[in-house]
Amino acid sequence: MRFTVEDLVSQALSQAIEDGALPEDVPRDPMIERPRDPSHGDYASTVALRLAKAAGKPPREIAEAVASRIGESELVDSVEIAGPGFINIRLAPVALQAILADVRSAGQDFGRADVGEGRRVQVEFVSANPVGPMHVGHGRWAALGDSLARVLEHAGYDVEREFYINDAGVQMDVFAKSVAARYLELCGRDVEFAEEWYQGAYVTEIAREILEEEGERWADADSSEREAHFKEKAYAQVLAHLERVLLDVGVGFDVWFSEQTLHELADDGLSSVERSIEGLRASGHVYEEEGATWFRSTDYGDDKDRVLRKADGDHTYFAADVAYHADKFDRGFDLVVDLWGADHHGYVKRMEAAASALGHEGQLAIVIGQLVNLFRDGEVVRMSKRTGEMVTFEDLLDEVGADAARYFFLRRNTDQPLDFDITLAKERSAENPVYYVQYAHARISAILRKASGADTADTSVDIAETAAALVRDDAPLQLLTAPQELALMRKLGEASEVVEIAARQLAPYKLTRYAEELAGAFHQFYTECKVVSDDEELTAARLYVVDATRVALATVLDLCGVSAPERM
RNA sequence: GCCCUCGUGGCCCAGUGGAUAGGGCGUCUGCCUCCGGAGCAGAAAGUCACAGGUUCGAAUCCUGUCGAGGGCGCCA
Repeated sequence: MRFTVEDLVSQALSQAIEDGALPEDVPRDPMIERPRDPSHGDYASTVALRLAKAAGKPPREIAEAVASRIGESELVDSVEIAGPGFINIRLAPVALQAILADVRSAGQDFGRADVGEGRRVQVEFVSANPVGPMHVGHGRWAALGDSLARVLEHAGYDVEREFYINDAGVQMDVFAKSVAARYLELCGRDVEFAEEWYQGAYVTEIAREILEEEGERWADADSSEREAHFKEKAYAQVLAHLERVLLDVGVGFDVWFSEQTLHELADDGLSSVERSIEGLRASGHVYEEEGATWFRSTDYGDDKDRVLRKADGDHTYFAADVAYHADKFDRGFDLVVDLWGADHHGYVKRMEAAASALGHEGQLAIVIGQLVNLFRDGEVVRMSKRTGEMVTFEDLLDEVGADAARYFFLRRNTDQPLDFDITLAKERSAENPVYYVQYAHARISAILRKASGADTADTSVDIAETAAALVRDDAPLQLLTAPQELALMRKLGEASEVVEIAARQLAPYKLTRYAEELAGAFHQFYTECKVVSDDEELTAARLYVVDATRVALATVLDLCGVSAPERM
């Protein structure tokens, strides 16, 4: 619909130039936008305001020149000039009714956009250290990353989800020592548990499982052998745990990428990390100083240069990250999206610098997510990793459920720290937006069940089948002219624009806002327009719009990773 | 000290350089003989932190000040 309007205005603009009403050298962009105030129409062009200077004429005169040349279209109801020179365009009811047919025939494809044009994009997120349970912050990245991936898919990208496993650092050795110490304790040995080791109760749980599986035979083994073995066992357990929790909330990864593999030597005797350093060196941005190897990231606007290889010969974490990103680009992605916690934001510049030096400027997008603060009954829930006192993502899921957790995490702009009120998320009331949206879907399902004459208590009734049998393709949509009906149709027509914006801005939270607006438009319609009535034709038409709304809500909720319940 | 992000009704937040700055919560007033009231309608409530600047037009862009959070290792 937007394209139609853009075409109409573009043609009028060209015509105006051809007729000599406007100079030849002005830009021909129709400048179409959605007015904030619905009373200003469905679309507005600001072309007259923007061309005023270049054309050397007052905006209203230009608006008149363009508006008067906008061709007749059955889809357009009115074209008006308003304010300082806006051209407001209102769609005809026919155009809105056409949206309904599109929604129903699109089904799961409702709202699809094509900004991606099939380009390959990788979204890397969560990437928690495999040394313990996920905290609630990881839950936010999980909800955000997965929905972002869904939106990008819906916007025409070819998407891959990846989890980067930080399994090469010293934290893995500390973790192994921690498990080993707990194991020895369980075997009745006297051990001193260092303060910097992992304190959480889950460490003991892992040790207990090893003890149950393998007995006490590791108690007297050589400590380095024991730790090496425990490292592998504990690592595998934690990873399996992470994967299971994530799958429980509908987040699945295509690739689990191990940092360790970047340090393994290939046939040429070089690791990926070393090869990527040489790659950077070839680009002319690497130098040696004070025994260390440096990346001159200041060439790309970083505050200072960064060490890749320390004087002791070890590589920095950053060097591994460079190798990792080089590997991503080698895999042929057109765009690489990283979701990082706010505590990593200091690394953004150097990483972007590295991507540029590797020849992939503009192909790396780093989304920084602010942290999550947990509240319960208005009080901050304090957490300490040192003492192991914390509410994990899994605890939160157990308490509030996957739908509420995902929706709450998604709802805020990532720039904003998120205050997550556990009490509120559990509440089944109007204060809780996820229920507001889901309720609309459940209400529609109830209407369809009733209209079909099905046994409303029969939970085996599939709502899509019910709708397919009930809704007439030849429903007289021209009967849908009530303000609430037109408003609902307008809202349905915005979907692909919302998907497009969410994809372009890497901002899936836009979907939750749209979902709430759509649900609101439906509730208003429901209040004013009785669907099932004695008027057979009007009932048919309203069932049509109701079912289109059902399809739309289900699709948008799916993009959010939230279920669309038929009953609540 | 330097860097990043953010300051929008009492509270929580939207707001692609455009029109009279929107929504939710809370407060107040209404609406169930009627398809699900987990809903709807209405009212009160704003110097968009402050000061300059750019622009035909600024909550939005630039500079400075104040305030909040985060980050500033040859750690991972």
